[in-house]
Amino acid sequence: MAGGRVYSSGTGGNSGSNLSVLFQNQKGACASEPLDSLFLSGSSPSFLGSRSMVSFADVRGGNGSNRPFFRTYDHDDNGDEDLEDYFHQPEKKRRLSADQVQFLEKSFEVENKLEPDRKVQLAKELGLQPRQVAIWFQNRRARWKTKQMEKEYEVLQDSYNSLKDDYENLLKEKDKLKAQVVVLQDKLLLREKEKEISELSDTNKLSQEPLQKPVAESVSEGEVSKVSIVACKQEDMSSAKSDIFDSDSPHYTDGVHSALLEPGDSSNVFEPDQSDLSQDEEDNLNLSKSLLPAYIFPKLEDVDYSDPSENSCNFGFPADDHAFWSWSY
DNA sequence: TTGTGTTTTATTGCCTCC
DNA sequence: GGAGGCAATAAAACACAA
Repeated sequence: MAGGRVYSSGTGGNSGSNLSVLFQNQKGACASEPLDSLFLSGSSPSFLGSRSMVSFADVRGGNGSNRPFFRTYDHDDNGDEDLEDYFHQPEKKRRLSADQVQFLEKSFEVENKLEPDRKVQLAKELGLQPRQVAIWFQNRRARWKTKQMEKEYEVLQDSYNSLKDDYENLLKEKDKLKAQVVVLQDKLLLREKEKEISELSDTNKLSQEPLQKPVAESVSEGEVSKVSIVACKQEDMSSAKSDIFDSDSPHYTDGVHSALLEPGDSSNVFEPDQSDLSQDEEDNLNLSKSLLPAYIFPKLEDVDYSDPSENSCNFGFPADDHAFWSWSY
């Protein structure tokens, strides 16, 4: 006999006959199904007798440091032949019967920790060794913990996905707002230059003095074209073109200006093309205008362009003042 | 039947608590 | 120092497709 241990029929001593009623063959039964019948007071089922046997196979003392010191035997596995084999083979792992597992599951649901008294009691009722019960609880706790972690992982995963979606939406929103900022900044710049120019124009008109220094001192070279163009925009564009640019002038053929003055493209340059703005952008623009100081977004009607004798494209300069224009370009 | 993946039972070693 | 818990792991039992 393996390990010199004596197989015992268990400690409970109850006949298993009642178990055939309480526990029909439940192999494969769902462990979570109600098992109230297992806990009927005063009739604690014993898993001894006809269904289970316990083997004590450990010669070396059952302190857990060696091979298992007991085995269960389930008659489901076939009658006497198997029993005979079982007694003669070295100890093999035997799975607990479905009944035993269900009983343990129910007990686990009540309390997943095992006090010594309870362990002994369960072992008695199931015909198992206390250590076997303890091991089952230990493994069961491990499985439970794994399941908990899986659940928590799912929750975290959902949370992460939700946050990720929010983040991506915010990024899109941010890009959209950035684009709007760029558009608004461009408009703002144009407005500022426009205002500067009109102020200078007024000043020059009042002083009637020849311009010693071009306006350009306060306007960078790259901006001049814009500035002049913006100013021109306030007038009729066709007249602006004819007034400012002599078709014979070399400046007129400047590619940039030619392009800028293309009738079809003029709207892109001189004025924000409202048709290019989404409704949101238009709303934003209007909002910005209402929030920003008046000097940044002067209302067109507030700016006096009414002097018909004044060609704003000239800024009060003689149209043939090539000194200015040659500087400009 | 067999190979393979999964589940269950059990061991081992380490740690904590009393 | 012993008891008990846990993580890691071994190994048997089981499920299942080919």
